[in-house]
Amino acid sequence: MKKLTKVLNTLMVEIFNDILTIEQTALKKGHFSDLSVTEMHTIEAIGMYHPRTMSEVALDLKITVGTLTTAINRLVKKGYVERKRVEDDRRVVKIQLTKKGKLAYRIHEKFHTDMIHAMIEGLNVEDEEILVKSLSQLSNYLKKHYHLNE
Amino acid sequence: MKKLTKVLNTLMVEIFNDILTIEQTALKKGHFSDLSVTEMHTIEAIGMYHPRTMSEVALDLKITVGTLTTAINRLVKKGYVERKRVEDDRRVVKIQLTKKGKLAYRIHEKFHTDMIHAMIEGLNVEDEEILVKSLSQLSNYLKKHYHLNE
DNA sequence: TAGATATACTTTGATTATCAAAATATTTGA
DNA sequence: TCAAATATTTTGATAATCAAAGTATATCTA
Repeated sequence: MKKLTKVLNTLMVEIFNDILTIEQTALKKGHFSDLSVTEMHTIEAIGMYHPRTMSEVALDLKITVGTLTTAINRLVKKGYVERKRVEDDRRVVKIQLTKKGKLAYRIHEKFHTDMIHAMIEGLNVEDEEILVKSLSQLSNYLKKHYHLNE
Repeated sequence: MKKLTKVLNTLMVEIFNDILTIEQTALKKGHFSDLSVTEMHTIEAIGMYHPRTMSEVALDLKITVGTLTTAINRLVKKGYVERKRVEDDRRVVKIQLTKKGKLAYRIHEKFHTDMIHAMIEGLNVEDEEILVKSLSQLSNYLKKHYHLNE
């Protein structure tokens, strides 16, 4: 393997694993020690502003609605999420974050922005463009080669 | 949130999720449809060349040895891994990849190098350096701020 | 407009991944 | 020699996941 490829691969794998580990331990130690990474991502997918249906959120998370049902059961019990039936169409359930859920969302958001700030610290504008370009190329490659467009 | 931060954050999250999804579906569709992502990572951690102990591999994967035992049971049953007792110290079990395991390892390795090649396609040497620099900064930040050094 | 079909969600039953703690086998040290 | 330490496996529990079956409601068609 070419040296640069090896360096970049190692970096990407490390970053990947570190982020997973950090999300776990940061949650365990922090204010929301009763949330798993999966639960945090569910909260992220529900989002801050509009109530969303079970189907929408399950699609975003790429899990079945059945799986989401059990996840939401737990998040409701823990006080992060609220469920309500839609009166216009009583088959539909909308879920939204409680105050506590929104707080968790914001803290997780900050975790993300802190990371990005660290990544771009000391880069000038041209450097930033190159970073965006290379990551875009990777993202496009992944979507093209693996037909990930929804 | 600053625009650049938002763009980079979105890119990173997308790449993160896409890679997870791709690993899953690529495995399912490919030659090794009986391997989960977790199992593939276990194969990766065992490595191509030297037999390794249960404790070593569990440490690398950041899982308990008990969890690894059940994972290895399945991989042995499926023919990817071999176990052997060490004669000098009969408490120790060394695990190594079978021929089939090594083939899986190489295919997964190629998946990684293909991705990296896509990421750096069209970049010149200075661009590459900036990419390495920014990813290194991110990696260092993660390790420093979260005490991840083993 | 009644009955069939479709839709949105929940429940059920099964599997995988995980941990902590107990159990087993072996080695080392006093 | 036997107590303590080490390496692994087993056990019992929980979370995350899916497919398929079940429930409630809405829509379409004859």
